[in-house]
Amino acid sequence: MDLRTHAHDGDRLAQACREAGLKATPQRLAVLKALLISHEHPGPEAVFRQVRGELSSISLATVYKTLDALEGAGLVERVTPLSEGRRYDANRTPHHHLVCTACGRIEDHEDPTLAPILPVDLGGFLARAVRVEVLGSCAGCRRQEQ
Amino acid sequence: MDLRTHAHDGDRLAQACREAGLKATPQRLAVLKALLISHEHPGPEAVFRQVRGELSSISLATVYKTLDALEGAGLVERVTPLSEGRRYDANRTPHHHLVCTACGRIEDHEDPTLAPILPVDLGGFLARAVRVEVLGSCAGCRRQEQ
DNA sequence: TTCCTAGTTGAGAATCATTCTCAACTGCTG
DNA sequence: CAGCAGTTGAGAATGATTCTCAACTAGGAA
Repeated sequence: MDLRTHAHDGDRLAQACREAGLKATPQRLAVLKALLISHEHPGPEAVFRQVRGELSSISLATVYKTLDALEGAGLVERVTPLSEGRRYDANRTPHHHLVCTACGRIEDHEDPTLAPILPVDLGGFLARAVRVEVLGSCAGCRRQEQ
Repeated sequence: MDLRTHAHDGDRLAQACREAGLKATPQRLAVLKALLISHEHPGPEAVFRQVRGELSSISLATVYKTLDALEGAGLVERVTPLSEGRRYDANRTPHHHLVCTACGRIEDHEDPTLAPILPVDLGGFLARAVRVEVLGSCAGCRRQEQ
């Protein structure tokens, strides 16, 4: 079910929550609806301001918890990457990163076939650089998983 | 000059700093050397611990300032993306993001030709998902720049 | 329908990373 | 080798995120 292709009536959203094992509280429905309506990729603060319109008593902490819950349920996705905090790299050659979602290790991955010709115009947007993050399991973690 | 292909002697690193318009202080050389030696994509805290070995008096604030300076000079790169803070997205169809480095706006960009066949084995690393961020200027900001 | 319980909420405190402030210090240009 | 602009260190300040816990409520069971 792609929630975005339907009217955002409460029943449908509530059903999506329940199927994901979450109680369908008004706070959750409001946060989910705000994210479905917006095309701005809002952050927690922006969601909070938006949702306050219809649920003036909601707290910012609830928005954080709700976003975590919806993300955990796969109803919503973070735009920013999984790896926590800043990480630096002195390798200035073009390369991509393999991020292990189990242990957090970041490996460099050089693959010239992925390197596009830049800058390039993508329908009005002038692309200057491409950042690729490959999420998965590193060799060490795969061994442990077995 | 690719710093990584040479011995990390102080003179060479100092020269790189000066060419970038930065004074070659022992703190900067130590931070730069730590990043060049490490393959762990360390964060500020990890760099701090490493550098303390040879410069026990260095402060964490200096590490932050130094990382910013080195990044600004292009000697070092952040692994994590430019967009600040968390941003969420309820668009669950596979798509990439166009991040405008001028205004911070994030546009969705659907391009099925970029979607690789996943999961795939990349030399031991099991890739499950790919996250692509295209950095550049959005149409609005390009108009303003002219 | 009503009851019960596990899950959820709200408010404020707590935490943690990052930035700021400013006086003291030091590369480096002349 | 003198002077200054840039840099450092320590601690305070900021700001985002998480924690804590008592009160509340959705939704399954009776």
